[in-house]
Amino acid sequence: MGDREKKSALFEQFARVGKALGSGKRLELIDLLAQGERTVESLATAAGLGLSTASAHLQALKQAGLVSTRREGTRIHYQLAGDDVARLYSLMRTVARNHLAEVEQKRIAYLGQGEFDADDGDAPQEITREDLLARAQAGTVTVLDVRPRQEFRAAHIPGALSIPLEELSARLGELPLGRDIVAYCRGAYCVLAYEAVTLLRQDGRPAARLHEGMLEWRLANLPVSSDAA
Amino acid sequence: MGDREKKSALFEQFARVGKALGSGKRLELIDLLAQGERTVESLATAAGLGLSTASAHLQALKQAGLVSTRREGTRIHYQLAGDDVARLYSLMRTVARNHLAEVEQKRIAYLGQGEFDADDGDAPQEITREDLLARAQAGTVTVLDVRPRQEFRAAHIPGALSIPLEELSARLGELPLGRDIVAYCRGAYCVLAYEAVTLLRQDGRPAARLHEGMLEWRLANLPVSSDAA
DNA sequence: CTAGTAATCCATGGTTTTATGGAATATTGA
DNA sequence: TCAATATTCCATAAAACCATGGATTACTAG
Repeated sequence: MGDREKKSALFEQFARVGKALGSGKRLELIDLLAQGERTVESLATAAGLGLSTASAHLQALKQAGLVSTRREGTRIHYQLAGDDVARLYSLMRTVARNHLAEVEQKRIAYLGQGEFDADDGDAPQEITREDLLARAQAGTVTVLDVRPRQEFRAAHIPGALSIPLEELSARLGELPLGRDIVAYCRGAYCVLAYEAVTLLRQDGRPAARLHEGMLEWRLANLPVSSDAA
Repeated sequence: MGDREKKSALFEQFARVGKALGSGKRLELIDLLAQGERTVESLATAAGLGLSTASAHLQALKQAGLVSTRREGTRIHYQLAGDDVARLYSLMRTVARNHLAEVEQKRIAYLGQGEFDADDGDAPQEITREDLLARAQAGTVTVLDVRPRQEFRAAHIPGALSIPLEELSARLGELPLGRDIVAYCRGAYCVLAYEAVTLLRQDGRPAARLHEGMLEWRLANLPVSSDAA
């Protein structure tokens, strides 16, 4: 085998990672896995995929080394193979956003105007990680995690209150009055916190979103708690 | 269009970047472009591709926003769309290496034992960026760039001497005696510096490789010079 | 050891990539 | 305007990928 073929063989290996990242469905799975491990069925449901389809995609990710598995009785839990994978995923989204106009367009279609919302004279819609950390440590803000309970359990901002978005309107009473509320969810392209803030403001609460979400919080090495299983 | 479809549409956009990275040939092109802009023909030759094939791959990269073009007379120069792309490419290789055993295997097949070389009691084969920077600034080492001239011109380590590998054996005399020589080339998986060190040592010169290469040097924000065109 | 659950395997048909070579296009220099 | 050069476009055929549903495997609880 000549040098040229050896080089190609090496680069073909790198490409396995790219191929694995080259499917929207698989990226949705990675997005979920970035919040913590999950079973195949749970992933299939959450991503809106058939079971066989989800299984096949997960195995493609495994072949590419991006996820690993853990068996527990009859269930198999998938998880990201490492923090480097989460970082790669995050950077890939950043690159896409930097260079593809369609990303911004689809983002707005999905999330609404978002960061540059019509501020209507209201308080800002979004606060930075640094601000939130400072205000959380000072105890001057209620941090609200609106992700599904399972994801909260796996990792959350210390001191955060867990109210999954589905339950929020019924549980508004649990939120202390007279304090700003900062809601967060999975990451930069997660819709949950957007909807939570809308709902809270409709109820007259002073609410804002954390910039991005748990994924980026974790990658910034900020403190994280988890409930032991 | 429901929320589910909107989300899929967004993630499908992210996937465009992944798809573009999902081909060994395209990664070889990115690897070359990470050294500086090049024309289609030059890329095709360097990557061992047919002209039409190279052009098609480059356009795929352009569609994914990873490269941009600049026309100069009858030629078109391709270049990476930004430093974030180089960073993504570099991280992707790291992730692949971290999680795919085959990468290490093919790397060794292509480059030789490499970092963990049999040291035969000789001086170490490889030095870090920090060490090189310090020794270069102190002037106690000859820094040797063995990439093609064009790439040297686009960006090189300040003070480095340019001797493309092809010319090295004929130009050994230009290297000052009595000083350590540190050779470098494109990046972590570039073969040129490996071969240069072998050649230099056969000639009895005290030579080592820079850890990784220009790509990683640049991404570490270390100083870079370029020859004005 | 049998029934039931979770996940994977497998065959299928439909879509998308890929390499290639020749035709078409754009630009420059004569 | 014409010829030469660099690149892209296009048609084609081979290969790879994808979703799907039914069969199969792996494990657990009884």
